[in-house]
Amino acid sequence: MPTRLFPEVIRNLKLFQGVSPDEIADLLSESRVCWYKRGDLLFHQGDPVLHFYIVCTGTFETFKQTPDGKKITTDVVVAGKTMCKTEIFKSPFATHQVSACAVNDATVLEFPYTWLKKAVENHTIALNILSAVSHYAHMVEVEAEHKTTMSAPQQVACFLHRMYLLHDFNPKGFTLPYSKRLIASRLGMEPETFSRAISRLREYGITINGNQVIFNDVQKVEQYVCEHCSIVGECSQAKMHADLDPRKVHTS
Amino acid sequence: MPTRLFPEVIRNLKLFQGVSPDEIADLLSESRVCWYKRGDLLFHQGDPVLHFYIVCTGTFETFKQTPDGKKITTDVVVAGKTMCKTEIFKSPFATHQVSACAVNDATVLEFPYTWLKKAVENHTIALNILSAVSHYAHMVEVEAEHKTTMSAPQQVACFLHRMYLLHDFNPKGFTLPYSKRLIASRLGMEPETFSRAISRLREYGITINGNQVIFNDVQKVEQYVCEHCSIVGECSQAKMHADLDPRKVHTS
DNA sequence: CGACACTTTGAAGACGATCAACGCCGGTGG
DNA sequence: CCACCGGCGTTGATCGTCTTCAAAGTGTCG
Repeated sequence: MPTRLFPEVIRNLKLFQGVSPDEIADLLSESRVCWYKRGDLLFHQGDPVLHFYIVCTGTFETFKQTPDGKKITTDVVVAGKTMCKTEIFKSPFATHQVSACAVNDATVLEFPYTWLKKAVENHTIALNILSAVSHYAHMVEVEAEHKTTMSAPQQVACFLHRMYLLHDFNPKGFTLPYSKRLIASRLGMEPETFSRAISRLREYGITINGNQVIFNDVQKVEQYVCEHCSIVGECSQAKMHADLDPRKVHTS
Repeated sequence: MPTRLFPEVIRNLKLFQGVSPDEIADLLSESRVCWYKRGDLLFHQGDPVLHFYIVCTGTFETFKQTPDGKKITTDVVVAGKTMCKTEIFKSPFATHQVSACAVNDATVLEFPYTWLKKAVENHTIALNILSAVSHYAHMVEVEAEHKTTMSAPQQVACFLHRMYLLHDFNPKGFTLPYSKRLIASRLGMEPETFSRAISRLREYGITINGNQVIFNDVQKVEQYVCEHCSIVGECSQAKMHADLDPRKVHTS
């Protein structure tokens, strides 16, 4: 019975917000909890999509390999986040477009793809899933935008700032939760570029020594980041843009 | 009564697939149809998000302006597609992150944001919306990936190929449905880069003269494009990747 | 201890952005 | 009817940034 194992984790999952304990228990009845060790593959690129996953503890990396053998990290999934939310809706005919690999030892809640139809019958769950997927879509949109508008140092600063908000880190000093290589890959840049980027971040009040990150001046960082960033609900000053005059733009 | 105006368009909307005419009529009762002329703004960046939109005829461009006054096209929305699907779930507290401008004269089905809660109570609609949002998220994911892995000519070829599939164009010659400038902006590149890219596409069996596009050899184009592309359901040979061996990848 | 991956730095190269100039077309107004 | 204007599209030259290749130091794990 999964609820025994992670009662507090599961209760706090965004997906189950506003849902009564009885309903949660019912929704969990079809699920199972699985353990994975660092380096284990949750699924392969090319496998049929059979499950919907919620990461309870640990971290996963989803990646894709290009025909020429290169690896592209598409996402880093931390505890509380879901996987396959964009692929599961094509089941049972879809195949995984990415592979998922445990970065740390991890535990995962797994639901069969058939569970979804049932879950959607609960309107609160339906809205929660929709909210999660749309939030994810929006994040991907913004990051795609960043790739075309921001320099490497700016992207790194933006990523560190979001990491700081997401994990509620202490700005006066926190440890990177995973390797620089993974972050670089996640941001779509080479490790060398990432390395050079962080050495240029001192000008913006960010010091990085090994895995230790210090925001010397959080406000300065936020100013720098938010001028170019607008992930609502993740970027605290996004609302600053609300009163920009949109009429300045040249429409085509 | 909107159903009078576009019965065939509405019946064919993916959002309403599998839903009975009575239910559709009920869902449409809260909606209204609006007309827009070329250049009209549907909403402004910064406005509160109050509606969910389905484009019935015509085309819209969603774009964002950066603090330094540049314009970024985030999406081109053709008939049958929806708008605000990633923003509406934060209503009524969210503001539009983009502006929407009619590229052609257009008609739009508009739903108040409160409609969503009601619509989700219909499980088929809930799954259809989820499917639409997740499909959109996947497309954004893939395009973000392309930005880091493909050259400008490759991206253009991929875009033209998807356009050809989406609009069911004749490969032996079709007309670009909107300006090159808009396509370039949509792909996150400068008009100059786009122009240089299309002149290099002859090597891959694509000829472009003015607004006329010819795929001299569709198979060659698909080979070229699909080696780097995997938008399931839009790229016909995506399944080719299903039997790639994922174990070749170096996991971190 | 040795192998291996990670990280950093340097130097060279490729690619796209930028600036500038020009031809083209559609619309406006005289 | 024509002159003018503005936006579009193309081409050339230059510049900045990221990637690539190479090398060396560091740390970890077996």
